[in-house]
Amino acid sequence: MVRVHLPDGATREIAPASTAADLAASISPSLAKRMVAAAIDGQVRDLSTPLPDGATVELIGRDDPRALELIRHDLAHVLAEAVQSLWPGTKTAIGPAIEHGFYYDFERDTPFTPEDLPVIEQRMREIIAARTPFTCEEWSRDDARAHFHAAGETYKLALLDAIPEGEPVKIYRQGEWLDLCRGPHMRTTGDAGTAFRLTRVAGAYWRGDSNNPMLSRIYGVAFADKATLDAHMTMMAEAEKRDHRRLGREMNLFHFEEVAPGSVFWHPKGWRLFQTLIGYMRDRQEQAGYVEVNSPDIMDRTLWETSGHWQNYRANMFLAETVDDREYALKPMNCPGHMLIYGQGTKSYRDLPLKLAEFGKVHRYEPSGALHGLLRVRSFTQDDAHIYCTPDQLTEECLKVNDLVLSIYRDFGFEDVRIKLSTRPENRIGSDESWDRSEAALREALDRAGHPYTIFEGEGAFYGPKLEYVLRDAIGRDWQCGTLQVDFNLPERFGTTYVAPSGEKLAPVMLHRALFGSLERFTGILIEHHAGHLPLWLAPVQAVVATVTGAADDWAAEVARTLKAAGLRVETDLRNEKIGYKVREHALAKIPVQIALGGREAEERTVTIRRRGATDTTTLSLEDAVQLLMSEAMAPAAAPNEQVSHEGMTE
RNA sequence: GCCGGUUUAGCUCAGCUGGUAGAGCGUCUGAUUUGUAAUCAGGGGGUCGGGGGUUCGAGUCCCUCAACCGGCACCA
Repeated sequence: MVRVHLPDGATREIAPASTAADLAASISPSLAKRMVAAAIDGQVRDLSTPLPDGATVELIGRDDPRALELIRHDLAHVLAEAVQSLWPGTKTAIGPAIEHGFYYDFERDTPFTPEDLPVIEQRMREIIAARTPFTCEEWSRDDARAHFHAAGETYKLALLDAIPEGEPVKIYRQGEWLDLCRGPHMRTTGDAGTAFRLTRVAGAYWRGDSNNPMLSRIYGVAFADKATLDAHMTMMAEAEKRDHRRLGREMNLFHFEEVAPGSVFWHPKGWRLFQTLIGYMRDRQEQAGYVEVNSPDIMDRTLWETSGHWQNYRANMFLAETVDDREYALKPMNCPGHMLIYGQGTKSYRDLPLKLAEFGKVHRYEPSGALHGLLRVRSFTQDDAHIYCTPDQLTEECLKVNDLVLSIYRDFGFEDVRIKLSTRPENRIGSDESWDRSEAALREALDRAGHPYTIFEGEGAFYGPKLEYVLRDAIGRDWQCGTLQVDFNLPERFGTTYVAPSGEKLAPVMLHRALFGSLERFTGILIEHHAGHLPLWLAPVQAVVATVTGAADDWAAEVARTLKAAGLRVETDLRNEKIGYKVREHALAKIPVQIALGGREAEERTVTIRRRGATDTTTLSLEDAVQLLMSEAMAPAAAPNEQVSHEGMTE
């Protein structure tokens, strides 16, 4: 007999070679009916898996969260069978479960179109209704190779060859159809259920490499039950409503033109928001000891050769040639310009850390397919800064930047920030030793801050490793906002030095950092985060003063004048329209505060306030209203513990 | 950049198998002076994304370029 442990601590004896399904049946037939997989020593496996002696076994029902991945993976197989039965000769590549659903990659002469999806979905539902059992078979490599060769499944052959020697070659079969697959799967195609939808067709490179052929990918979403699926579809529809591209047009914030793909035309209201963000950041940086500078947009090729951009980044640069045959480039980064500013005059160790900030607009020729509203553009404004410090100060400065960026995100309501640490890439400049030091400094700062992070090997910038601060958009896409990069290379390339206490000239270490990252992107994320309902301190128009009748026009003018004098962003609406009409319009425009003025208010010198989202109103004196709104409209205060540090003395 | 899709009025969209364009909202004009999510009436507005082709005739079919959308790749 074999002994297995159940999650409740009980131990059961079963016959040798018994499977998880046998175990379930031995407990109760009704339980056996409901179970779709088993966690054996924590690993999710098929019910048909024989149980080893001493294993801990937990049976998994279809509504267990761990079954969701199985549902999605099963559906990927069902999708592939459906496609191959509809279009014999279609080749299959890979088909995993992913967040919210699944996909399968195919190669086919005529690509899929959106019209194919309902047809495929219908066939999938037939396969599911048939409740065909999934069975797992172990094949020899030769048999598998022969089979997939005969079937013309070239991608499966490649996948087969990628399985390490010594590992079993597993085949999952559902009726006539079979697939090379690691598993696990549930009992039958019927377990996959019907709470799924095919959502889109897309191109995808084989093995994710753009040198490889492009396959046709079909995506689906899937959940354990229809209610969850419906909830997901509703959420996607809601997310679409808060898409910043749509809100930007509706709220008259910005637009794009064909003549400048990837570059923003900011409208008055959008630009006001943009400038509010810059003003906020300027204050925060000043408190943190930064000094603001400005460097040229167009600089000669030789500068970019010195910095290494010409050799490493030219494909992404806008180039400019003049009538006298000089080659210039629009700056894709501010750092080389800041190197030249640093280089003016001799710097002492007493000057360090020196923090040069610039709200510089950079231009990068991004691939056309990458452009995406404000979130991925070809010209954007960075809240950029370069911190020059001694090697001793490095970790401390990284830590300060980390604290500052997280504090700033908190002011905007972003509490859940993910941090990525990207290490040295293939294409890079500088010695391995300086890369070692840079990567170590970032790691140490993060460890000291105690913030979790994920390491991305080989994804650093060509001149140094980087931290990326990632925020998520309305429909779950991740966007890098802030960044912190350590750089030993640029100071060396530019021959930049400071005078050490010993009198020796040494190379400073340099940090590149941007906290919003791109003002454009951050604005887009903010719009989505708030669904356009920007908090009072950010709203381009904070209040609209609307009259009920023409008799209140004079009072409205006085109220507006008073609010503006108090620094509030106010518009007036004296139009000959009903108040209900005005209220509706300004509510749709997402104005935070509406102030309605009729004969009564004019008489009593009061204002009636209606808040965004509310249906009730409050009447109070103008003086009280000014006090109230002013206090609410203030930018979040900087944390008091972030003081100007010692180097403030040198100014 | 790659695969697929889309592009008709300011916005959202309709226009069957080719026979020289429509709706709602907005805009404008007039009337209405109005109390918290749409007052009524009338009038303008489009070289159907650009270019080329097929045809007696193209918004509609074909080619091409561009932008946009969804993915993939890229993202210093």
